[in-house]
Amino acid sequence: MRRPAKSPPAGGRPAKPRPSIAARAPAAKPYHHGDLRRVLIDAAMQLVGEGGPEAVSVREAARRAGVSPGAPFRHFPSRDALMNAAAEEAQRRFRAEIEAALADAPPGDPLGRFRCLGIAYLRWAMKNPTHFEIISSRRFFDHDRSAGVSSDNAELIGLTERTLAEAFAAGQLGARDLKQVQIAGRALVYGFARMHIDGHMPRWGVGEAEVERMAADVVDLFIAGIKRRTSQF
Amino acid sequence: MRRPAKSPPAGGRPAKPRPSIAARAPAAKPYHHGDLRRVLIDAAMQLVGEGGPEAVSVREAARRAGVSPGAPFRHFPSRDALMNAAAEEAQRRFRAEIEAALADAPPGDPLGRFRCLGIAYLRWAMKNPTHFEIISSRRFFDHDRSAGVSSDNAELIGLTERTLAEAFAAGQLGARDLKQVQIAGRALVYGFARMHIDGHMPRWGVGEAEVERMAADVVDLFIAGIKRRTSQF
DNA sequence: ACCTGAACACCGTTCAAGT
DNA sequence: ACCTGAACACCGTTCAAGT
Repeated sequence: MRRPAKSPPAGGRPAKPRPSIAARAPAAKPYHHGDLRRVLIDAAMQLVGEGGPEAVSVREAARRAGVSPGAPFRHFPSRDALMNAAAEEAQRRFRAEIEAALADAPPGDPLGRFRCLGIAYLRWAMKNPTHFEIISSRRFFDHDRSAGVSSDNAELIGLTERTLAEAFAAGQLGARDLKQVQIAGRALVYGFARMHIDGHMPRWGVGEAEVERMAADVVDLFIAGIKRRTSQF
Repeated sequence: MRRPAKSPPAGGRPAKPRPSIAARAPAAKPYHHGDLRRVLIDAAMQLVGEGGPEAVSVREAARRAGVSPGAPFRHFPSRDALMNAAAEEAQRRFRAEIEAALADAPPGDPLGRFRCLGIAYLRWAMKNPTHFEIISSRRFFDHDRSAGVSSDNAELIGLTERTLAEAFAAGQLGARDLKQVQIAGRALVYGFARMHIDGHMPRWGVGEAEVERMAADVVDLFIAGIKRRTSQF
């Protein structure tokens, strides 16, 4: 970390026990430390979870893996590359959860499934704020250079696109421009998630206990706004 | 900066000319370098503009001000405090622009003014992405500890609140829960602005040329969604 | 093939000493 | 009262040398 204010002046950590190498090593690769690549990614994810993306340092990840400061560079050409790998992992988990949520959704009601997508998105983002942050904010890695992140992400974009198109085809939408609706919907959930992560909610009078319900309400408000109205009262 | 990849290995900058001290100094304070506090804030704002919030370093700001690395700490207790001062400056400018935009808005149409607020918000955020980022994302400074930022911000929150309440009183709204509408509206513009800043727009098929129009369309879609409907076709 | 450990150029921050 | 300049503990990254 660059700001030592957070950690007390006493820099000396407890003696790092060498990871027991011989014990259960399912992979076939020959190595010294276990699958260091994997261990470094896990350490990075942990650091992200503890202090956000910018709390990730290659040296600290190396320390936690029990290797020297230079060792990670045998597996990742730069800090950004390590970040990228962590982001891919987070994106994979995100996608898995969204798709699982959609599997439970009513099959006959595309707009209802669209709603589920929004709710699942918000739920994951708010439960995993720091992981959400690495996959959202470029700056921590180059989204467009990472094939893994891009493909998982494109998959989710396609999913919402198709769901919305089905809702339109089923005559559930009042709005005409699907692209606008899609971007507005995404802006809404992304903005809500980020407001939560960025600590805006208190100043909008939304307490921690309320936030999940508010998330659902806001999605419902949006859905109501794009729905085709059948009557006026 | 922590990642030297961006700057070539040759670290030596050109000789920093001492700022001409004697020349026009309108302030009354006695000093050595001009109003160093002010100069440091300007340097920080410039750095934010060039490379985003995390490109701000106290040492670089000191360098640009022509002072030694320790000098800034006479004016700011920490990097975060300098960041805070830059954020206050950005927030002030933001508020000024929003209020100016509102002054030009139609006085008799509260919902129209609400729309103007959204448009002005997005316009400023997209024209000043990095400045928008420092005032948005805590992590770079503690929003709730800065009286200046908070008051400017609370002012803007109050403004939208009143505008929305007027729209409701004028019977322009279909939605009932004003708090929900307000938060949804904020999430929408915040999310759109951040999608732009965070580089999401290309993967949603929105090109740089389209983005301003899309911003307006998305706001209009939202407004249409919360508006009271008078007829059904 | 993978890891160590020293090195380099950067940080933020502190503090005695200078003006 | 304000600034300098050296110092300290951190970074990311490189690279010879070890196993």
